Amino acid sequence: MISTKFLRGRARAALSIHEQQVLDAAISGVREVGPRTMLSRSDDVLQQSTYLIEGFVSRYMDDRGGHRQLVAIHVPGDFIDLHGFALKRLNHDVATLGPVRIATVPHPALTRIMAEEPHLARLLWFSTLLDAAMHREWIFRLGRLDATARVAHFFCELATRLDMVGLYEGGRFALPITQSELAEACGVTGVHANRTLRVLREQGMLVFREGVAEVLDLPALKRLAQFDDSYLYPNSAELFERN
Amino acid sequence: MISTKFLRGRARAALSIHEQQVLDAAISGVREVGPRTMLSRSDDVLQQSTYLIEGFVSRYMDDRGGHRQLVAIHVPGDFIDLHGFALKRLNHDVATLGPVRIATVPHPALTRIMAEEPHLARLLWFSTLLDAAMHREWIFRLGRLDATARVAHFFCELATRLDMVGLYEGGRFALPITQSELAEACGVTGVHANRTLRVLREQGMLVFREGVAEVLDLPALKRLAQFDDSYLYPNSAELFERN
DNA sequence: CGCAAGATTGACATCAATCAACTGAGGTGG
DNA sequence: CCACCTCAGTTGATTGATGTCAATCTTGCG
Repeated sequence: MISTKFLRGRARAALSIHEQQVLDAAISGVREVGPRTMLSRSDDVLQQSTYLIEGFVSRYMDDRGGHRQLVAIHVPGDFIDLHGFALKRLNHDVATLGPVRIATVPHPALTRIMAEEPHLARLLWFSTLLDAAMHREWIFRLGRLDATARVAHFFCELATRLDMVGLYEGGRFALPITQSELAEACGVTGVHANRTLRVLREQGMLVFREGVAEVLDLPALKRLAQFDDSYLYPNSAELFERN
Repeated sequence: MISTKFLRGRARAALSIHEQQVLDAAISGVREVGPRTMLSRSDDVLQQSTYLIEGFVSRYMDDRGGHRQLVAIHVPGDFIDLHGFALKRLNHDVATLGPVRIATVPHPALTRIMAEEPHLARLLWFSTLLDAAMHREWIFRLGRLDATARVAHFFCELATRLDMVGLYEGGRFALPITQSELAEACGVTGVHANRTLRVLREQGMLVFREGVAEVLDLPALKRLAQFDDSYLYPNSAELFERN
């Protein structure tokens, strides 16, 4: 079983044994990819989608001046570019952060699932809609929060998502990104991200050092970030009961 | 035929006559709703989705202080809350801008389409992924563009989308929003949106007055906004050929 | 040992928010 | 029929948050 983390903490229970097998059977191969490696480029034509087994992946867009904006960050259990199945071309780049292990799912296998497994298809659809819900939250974050709250919000989201897949333990989680990349996710400069982290550290909320985040006061962090995890749809399996 | 604008300018041609009929048959009713009316509220449990026949609808989130961030704006031909089919609860509010005409599609009808019309289901999925692609572009807009470019980008997007459904003519289109709402979409204050519109007007790019946008120099506007319409997937019917 | 990349800090510049005043159009009630 | 009110838009003055530029520090590694 490869895709054990898929929808874990969310709607995993809605997957029948058969559906889990179908999903795993759709995987044509598994491979390891090194850190800071591009997986696909804007406008590439995709023939397969990628499921993230282990590690972290970012999706981003560069502006004319070469400045980067992360538009999504992926954690184990995410289908990185399932949306590429219906869109075929994406308008952003995809690259690994740390080293990763990924599984490849050819698009024809997904077409078969659409035809033969409507309930599973709906769960796949759901998982792309989760991405969209996160996108909306990022819009809110960038549009309405100041720098400190943005960074706090970013870490709240990651802590919650990693907790769902069992990668948040003892108030800490690994996240192999630099302060500059954090800045690119939060729409601030690297310098300012640094100052912001200092504020969070001095207030006893969060320490982020060398790719490890240590959450010291999650309630305070959430309050500062106006963070409410419902957009991540924790424990939503009941939405997918068969009737 | 009610849903004639659905995917127009995009993948409309991929819809067979039969699928168009199925889609129309899924509609349980059509109604008119007045301006500034809430259609659904955050956390409501949805039993149906809404297709926008005529008029404009916004989706938004409010922060603790009551300040609003638009996360999407819908034009005729959009399925406003198709994502509500799989998500059931949305974490944002939905409200009309001007007066609208909408069609209601009960979720059981969509479940049937999932089971019986995989190709049509994939087109529905595609349309929710278009929304996600727009979300990503909004993230980019808010994270990397300054106020003037953000407003320019917003109008570029609307001009392109309205053109696809035949509502952009002679360089003008109607958009029943106030300057404050424009500001809420672009992550700036109302006062600053006003100054920004003045800049665009003085530079001969765009005039927005009384709910009508008049695009005077689209190439300049696009350049300023770093706008590339490929994320809106114009003329993509070939992605959905049956094989 | 010396270099490179990331992190940190200070000084200063700039963009946008805030506060406040005023205009004009439309609607309404006396 | 006009006085008044409200709402959207406009402008000016000032403040504040974040960007920019530049120097220094730390650490790991060849």
